[in-house]
Amino acid sequence: MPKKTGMKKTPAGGSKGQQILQAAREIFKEKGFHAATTAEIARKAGVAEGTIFNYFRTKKELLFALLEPFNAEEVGAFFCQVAGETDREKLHLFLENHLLFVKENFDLFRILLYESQFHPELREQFINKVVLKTLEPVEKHLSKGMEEGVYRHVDPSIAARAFFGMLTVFVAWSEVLQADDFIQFDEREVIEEVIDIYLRGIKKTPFKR
Amino acid sequence: MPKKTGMKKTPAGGSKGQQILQAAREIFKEKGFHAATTAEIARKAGVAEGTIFNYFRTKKELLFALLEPFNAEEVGAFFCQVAGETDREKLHLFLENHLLFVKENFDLFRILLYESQFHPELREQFINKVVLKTLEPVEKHLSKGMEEGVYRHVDPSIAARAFFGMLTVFVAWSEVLQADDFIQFDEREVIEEVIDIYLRGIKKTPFKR
Amino acid sequence: MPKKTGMKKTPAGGSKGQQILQAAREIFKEKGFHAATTAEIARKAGVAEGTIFNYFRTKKELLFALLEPFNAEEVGAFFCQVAGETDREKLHLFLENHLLFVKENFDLFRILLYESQFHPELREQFINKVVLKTLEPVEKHLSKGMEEGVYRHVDPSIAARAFFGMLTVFVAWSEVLQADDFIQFDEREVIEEVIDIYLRGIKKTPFKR
Amino acid sequence: MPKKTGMKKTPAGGSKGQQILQAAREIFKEKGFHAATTAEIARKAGVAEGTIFNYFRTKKELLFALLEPFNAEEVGAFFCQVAGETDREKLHLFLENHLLFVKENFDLFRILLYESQFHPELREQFINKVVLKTLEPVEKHLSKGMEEGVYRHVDPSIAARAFFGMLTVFVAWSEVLQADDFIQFDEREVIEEVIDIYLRGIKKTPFKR
DNA sequence: AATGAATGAGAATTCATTCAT
DNA sequence: TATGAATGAATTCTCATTCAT
Repeated sequence: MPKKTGMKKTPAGGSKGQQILQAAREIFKEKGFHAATTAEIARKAGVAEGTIFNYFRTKKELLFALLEPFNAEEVGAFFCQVAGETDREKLHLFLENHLLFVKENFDLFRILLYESQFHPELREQFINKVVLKTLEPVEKHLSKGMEEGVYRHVDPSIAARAFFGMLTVFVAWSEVLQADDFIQFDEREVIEEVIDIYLRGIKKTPFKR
Repeated sequence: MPKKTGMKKTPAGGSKGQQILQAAREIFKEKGFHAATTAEIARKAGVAEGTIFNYFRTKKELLFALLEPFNAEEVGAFFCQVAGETDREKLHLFLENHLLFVKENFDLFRILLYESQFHPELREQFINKVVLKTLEPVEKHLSKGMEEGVYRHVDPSIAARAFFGMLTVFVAWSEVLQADDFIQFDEREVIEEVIDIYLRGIKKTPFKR
Repeated sequence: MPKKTGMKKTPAGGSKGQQILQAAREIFKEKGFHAATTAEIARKAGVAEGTIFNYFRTKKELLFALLEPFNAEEVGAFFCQVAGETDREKLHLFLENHLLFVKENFDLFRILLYESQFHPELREQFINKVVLKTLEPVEKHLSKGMEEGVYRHVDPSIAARAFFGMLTVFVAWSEVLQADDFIQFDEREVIEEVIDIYLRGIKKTPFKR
Repeated sequence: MPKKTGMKKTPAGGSKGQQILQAAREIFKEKGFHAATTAEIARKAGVAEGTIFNYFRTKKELLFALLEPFNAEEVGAFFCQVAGETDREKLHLFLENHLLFVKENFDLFRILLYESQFHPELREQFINKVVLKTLEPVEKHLSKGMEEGVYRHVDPSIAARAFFGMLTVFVAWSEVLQADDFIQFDEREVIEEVIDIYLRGIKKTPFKR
């Protein structure tokens, strides 16, 4: 009786382990980690409750396993595809990619962010695998821009975070606060506005479009 | 440094109800809402477990009661104290107040934000009592600035959110991610940088300090 | 601080003790003994919860006190008022009185009967104070009738119980089963029919009206 | 003496669900529904407390499940087996069956009757599954007897209830009041007497044995 | 006498986890 | 491997009862 084969194998999308992982993600999203029951996850995954524990030692381990997909390379690669010509185009692509990425995984991020409060290992992984990998290309872009004299001299760590913060606040608005019924923002418009403000804010010369 | 900013009365700090509320806040912060047990709250509050339910019908109600201190007026007032001369000074005050306010209540916000996902009433109250009240003065400031021709024409709803997003991201960095051991930011420096970028971003004329 | 003055005194209808007793009876009727809470009884009685325990040591004692009104004499007297001329008239009066008495106190009887299962003292009191006192006059009537040669020779204990059983079943139908929406019986008709059957059943000579 | 009269399957007498049901019945009988604890039921059933809730969602459902054995058909069938020759024999069989049936299930009936006060669904089921099914054959017997000119014209609904009332009162005497130490009745004698009175009471012609 | 805040021993119910099949 | 019945510790909430005022 092989005890927990680990959580990484069973890469095939249809394998039991993947089914469970997928189901867990959905239930976690719906109910939160604590309120999600293994019974419900099993039901959604189409497996017996006991089967979950053949793949994951504990419910907590199941949560951690959800971080696995975020491999350093992938997240990095995702953000390096930005190949715009102008700075504006580049930041545009950063933001669009960021938005896409965050929206795609927001259910997960929310849970992981919340639970990482109680599980330091989770926190560290999340920072390394997701957050830093996201910031990195923008920080590099800014540094390069400053070297080239295009951007004012700012702290790239600060500026990069501020950049993402400007957009993330809108994701939080609709995803966390679900406040779209208060004001609904047009994604395109928000991106334009944010980039406008931001670029004017860091460009060296008086901003001209 | 004003203590208990934005908080209500606490008429008799030692009253049982207040003790319970305070204990709940601490335990919630430590464990999260679900993982916090009424037994532990009672222990910390120094009352019997049953006593909790003399003051709050359910554990959930105890959570909701934590929102009460955030009265619309008070939160509003808090942000209207900004009486700087220049725009820079005004935004400075906004940000400093915001930072103070958020940091003071971050433990609460985190819980309320997370739980509001599962309790719509909570969500709505939080948005109305805290979020909108925070945004309002900045939106007004921006609108006025645009009218007066100081600021470019931007959507104040977007710009105000972007403004707070630029800073909030740093609060999240240290409070949610607890990532100060990765990079530790200097609060003063961050505020300066953020305002610099932001003001240049929205000022009409080429930015001059 | 006078400890429980007992439950008998305070005879005045408006006294605290009586208010409590009355409230208890109503709540017990509504919810049953176990589901009734002292808090609710206190509220209905218009007294503080603690006050109940100045009059009755325990909730159980409060239940027992409800039996007090049924004094041997009263119940006896109630059934001795039957002063009909003919046997038919006499039984008629017995039944009418019985019905009146049972209906008036059914809420109490139901509770006492049920709870007497778990409290032998209650059971004994109930039998002596209510049941036997009710049967007695009919048993006597039957015995006399047999002596006088009007009735066949039957066991008066059995016949008296059978007599009340014939009617009580209808009270149970509407009060316990609340089955009036299945069939609704006319009280007058039932009494007539029951007496008809019963008198024919015990009269010595072939029955003639 | 047929065992489990009117009871359903019990497919595997030892199955956990049946054990629990049986234990519940016993504890309910002993303590009443409210005072019975799931802990005690579990102990008596020889299962863990949680196991109860794998079989019955709530304690209340456990109560309801006790009604299931009383299938309309079976209860009906039970009372249709009366195949006596004379009317006296038939009523005799009715009563004997009734007595057997009631005594066998009295513990249950008492609880169900009491609790049906607070649970309308229970009440309705009890009336339909047990009470009406019990009355029906006697009502039919009476109707037929009237048609055939054997019985006087009486309301069969009333007469049938009165009939069972005459006997049920004795069951109540020993089972509810547990008053056998006051007077102990001989079952055989009671039945004879009751039938005697009843038949004389409804027969058309002056009664002759 | 009257109060009602405080108590804390239970009660029903949930659920992650185990393990025999 | 997969199962799912069984477990029982843990949890929220109730309520009769006490007692200081």
